Amino acid sequence: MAATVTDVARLAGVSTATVTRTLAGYAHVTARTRERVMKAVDTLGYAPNQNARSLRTLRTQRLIVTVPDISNIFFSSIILGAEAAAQAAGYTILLGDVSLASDSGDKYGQMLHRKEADGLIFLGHTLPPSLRSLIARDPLAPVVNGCEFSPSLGVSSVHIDNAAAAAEAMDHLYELGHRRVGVIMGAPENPINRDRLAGVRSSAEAHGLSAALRIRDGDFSVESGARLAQELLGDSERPTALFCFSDDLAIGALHTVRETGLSCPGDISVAGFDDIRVSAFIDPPLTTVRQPMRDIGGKAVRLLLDIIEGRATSLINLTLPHELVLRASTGPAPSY
Amino acid sequence: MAATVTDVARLAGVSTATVTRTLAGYAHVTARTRERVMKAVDTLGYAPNQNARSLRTLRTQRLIVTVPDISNIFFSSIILGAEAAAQAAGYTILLGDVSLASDSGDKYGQMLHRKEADGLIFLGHTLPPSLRSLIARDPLAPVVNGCEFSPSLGVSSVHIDNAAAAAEAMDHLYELGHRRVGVIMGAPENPINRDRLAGVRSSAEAHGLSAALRIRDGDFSVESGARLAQELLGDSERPTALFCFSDDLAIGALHTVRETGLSCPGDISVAGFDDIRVSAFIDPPLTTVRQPMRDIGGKAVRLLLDIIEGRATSLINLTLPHELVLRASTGPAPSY
DNA sequence: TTGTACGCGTTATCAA
DNA sequence: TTGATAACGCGTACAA
Repeated sequence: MAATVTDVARLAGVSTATVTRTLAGYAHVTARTRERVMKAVDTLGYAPNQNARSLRTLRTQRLIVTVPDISNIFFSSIILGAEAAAQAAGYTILLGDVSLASDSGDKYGQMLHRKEADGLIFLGHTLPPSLRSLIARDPLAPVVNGCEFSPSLGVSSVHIDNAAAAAEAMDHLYELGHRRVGVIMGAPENPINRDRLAGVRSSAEAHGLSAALRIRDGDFSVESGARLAQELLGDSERPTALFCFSDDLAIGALHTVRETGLSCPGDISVAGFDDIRVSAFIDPPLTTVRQPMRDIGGKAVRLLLDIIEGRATSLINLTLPHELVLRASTGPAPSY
Repeated sequence: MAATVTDVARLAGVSTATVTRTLAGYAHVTARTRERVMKAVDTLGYAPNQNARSLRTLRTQRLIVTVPDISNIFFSSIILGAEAAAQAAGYTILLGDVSLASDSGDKYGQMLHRKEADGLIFLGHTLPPSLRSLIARDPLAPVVNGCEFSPSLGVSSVHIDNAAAAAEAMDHLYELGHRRVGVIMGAPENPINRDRLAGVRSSAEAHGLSAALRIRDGDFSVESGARLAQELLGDSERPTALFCFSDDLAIGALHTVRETGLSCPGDISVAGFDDIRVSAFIDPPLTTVRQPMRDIGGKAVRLLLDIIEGRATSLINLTLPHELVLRASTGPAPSY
């Protein structure tokens, strides 16, 4: 059905080698032959079979990106950045959502072994199991992590300084006079949460307020934020500020604050994490830690391509800048 | 480096054909040989080269999904549904964001020609150009559309009844006593907007209020919603209700309502479209038209696989149910 | 500058 | 039930 090099060669009256050379561009071909070949390509609508090419060249021009939840805008923004960088370099992204029950554990690690892609980026902390040995064997294996930083993993990575960012947010709340601060985390087994929690604790300690911390964990969803805020606000010694480890959590928490008949920031201050697009537009506009999501995705791809295309000489752990964005959802602690 | 069938065959002391048969599963193989083969596979860590397989079988087990903006939660939710259905059927998704400047026009259509994937789903209205002729030639070409319905396109599709849904939302506003209604659309060249606008107009006409419609268009973003609401609320004859063609638009509009010193739903009612996850949690909770995003993605994949795997006999245009979800952002029109 | 011919790793056909 | 072998489409030595 579809035309092959042989068809093109026959129609142009040349050999298949000449066709390939013409299409490759860099080799020497007479203007006359080139023209004949291009014409044949045109009339036949020829497009090289990528599978045959990959089989031969050991290159696919594809990158796998695995993600805990594609419908989470934090991750989909990172993917947008990755997609842009990949497209610019002539690569395509194979998407993998790891949270789905049907993911048979190690599908995407296997795909790398099967040469379906030239490299893999995993967002979050779930390194595909079958890649462990690969990484152990080859420090410059084409695997990059986004969002987290686990030195022990032995892969290049792109992330912000989560501990420092969390500490900054807490400092801000303490400076506003808050003493009892509630912290709403994502899943505790997630290293990113541990990093942020470390930042929270160090700030609390620096202010001598460790004992006044109230910590809850769940997942990063709006629903979780609403529920955990309920627990915290039901306490007899209610916090006057909530620091949430995602903006979704914060939006859920704000909902609970209103439901409880309290006002933000009058009674309760709320701070988030990520600075997703709606955060500036909700009521009240959300104080939050901005992460450069698109940049994380773009840099991760760049790092991976450096490895794949042989430019990398060592592991790189890239820390991108974050920024505490002050908006109306945080204010002075209420005086009693 | 990586083991091949030949290696496995040699180690197991059988032919390559037997290895393939063993791994395929359905063919007849002695328990004894099977065991030997599996052991060899294990010790060598053998995984079939997918490129060689695709070259031979003309199957890639990959599906391309193109999307106007992956960081838009409406689309990423659809993709989540698509990913789930694809994984369940043993397929992987190749993601393509079409909005990026670097997308050289027809990359993803070409990929289908190059046999990089078995089929393509395009969300939105941008059918990859090079696929037009394919579709014209073969009515059952492996191409499916999500979200839109353009009968003239000649492809199977999954979508809601956008006109009916929009009409329902307008009916709701009119029943609350609103007369001057502002409509905030996405991009007017987008057919989905035209469908919804048709629904809006038919409802207005049915209520004899066509002349009182105020219509603005932009894109589907929060920022656009805020800006267009400003225009509408600045009018001397201000609308008492706003119907936005996405929840993001509505969130932007709500922001402007507050900024203007008006209250929702006291002074202005606001309705959205999509029912994204945060819509129930913002202030006030948003009245909106719920779309079954995950289902749209899942069904689109199912439709595509029916074509690819030869079960489809004709084009199918699937209309999924929508639902008008009433929340606190809409209320009776203010009385003067 | 162009052509010939081989091999990439797999699956499928045919014969044993 | 198993084995030998051809073919998928391409890129690239090597020869001309």
